[in-house]
Amino acid sequence: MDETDDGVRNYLYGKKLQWTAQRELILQEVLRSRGHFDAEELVARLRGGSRKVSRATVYRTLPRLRECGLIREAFRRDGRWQYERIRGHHDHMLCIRCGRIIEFKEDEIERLQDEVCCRYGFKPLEHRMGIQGICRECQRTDEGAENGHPA
Amino acid sequence: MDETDDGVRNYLYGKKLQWTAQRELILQEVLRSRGHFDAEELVARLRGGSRKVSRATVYRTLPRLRECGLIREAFRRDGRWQYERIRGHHDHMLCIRCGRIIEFKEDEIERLQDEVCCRYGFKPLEHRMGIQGICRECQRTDEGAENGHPA
DNA sequence: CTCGATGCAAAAATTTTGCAAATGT
DNA sequence: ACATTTGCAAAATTTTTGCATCGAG
Repeated sequence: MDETDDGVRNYLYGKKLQWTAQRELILQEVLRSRGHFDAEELVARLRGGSRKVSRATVYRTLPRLRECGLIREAFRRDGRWQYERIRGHHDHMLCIRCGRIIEFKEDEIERLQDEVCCRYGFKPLEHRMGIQGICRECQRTDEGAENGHPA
Repeated sequence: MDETDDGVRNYLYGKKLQWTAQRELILQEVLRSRGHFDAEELVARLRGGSRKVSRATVYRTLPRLRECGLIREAFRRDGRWQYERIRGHHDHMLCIRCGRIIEFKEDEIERLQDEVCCRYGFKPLEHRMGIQGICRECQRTDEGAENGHPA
């Protein structure tokens, strides 16, 4: 389909793993995702289609997509990992009142992270930073508890 | 016992919650912890004593200790939260080979985080940053997979 | 007294796994 | 052909909950 598709195929090929219809379906569904998604969500979405993919296969495939650098575990919500495609890296703020997620990126922070790693001789592969707090809107209303999960 | 103890008592008092023998035992065990610990570990440690504390109580108490700012969820390992006492805040590097944990603190990063929050009108309460990668030792041996979990 | 806390076991919820059958290369 | 993958259901794990009883204030 696109170069991402090839990236996954190449990864699997390199590891002598197979390219199956299920993996293709999961991949397509992942590529179709706009923001964050979790395993259970994928299972549900893949239920609709003509061919179906079992829960076990989804759970077995996500780590593979992660290994090949297509997705990452972004943060944890309600006991499950929220995944997201790796495009531009960014970090998250999570509002504990309304559940809103704000994405941000601060180049200087990224740079400093690398610097610290270097100082410890640590080779960074992935990092995750999440700030929990209260978003602007919930501070205003101070009644944010009733809100749903605004985009 | 010490001012931490009082901190927890005051918090509970303010919320009209009770100070029980079990909470005291859990608190003592938490204060006795050097580094990271998880719920199951506490349950095990509290088994030994004369009075025992049920698993449910431990699971119900940890969030309370968190609310009052005594501990925080540091990172997730093997499907459970690793807690730690909040003293000086710091972040973590996790070696995916040997499991080693390196703690670090970069004031400039902390400052930038606050700055970003400010920019979004976000009121930060807690944050967590974890860098996964390969530690110096595992890079050297390149055989780190067999290692246990060095302190 | 009264309401919160505890303990137990059962329940939830998520993720993993064993195994036979199916499929990719 | 042969090793990998799938699906299913069962299992393993971690965490939560219902409910009767207990205990703090």
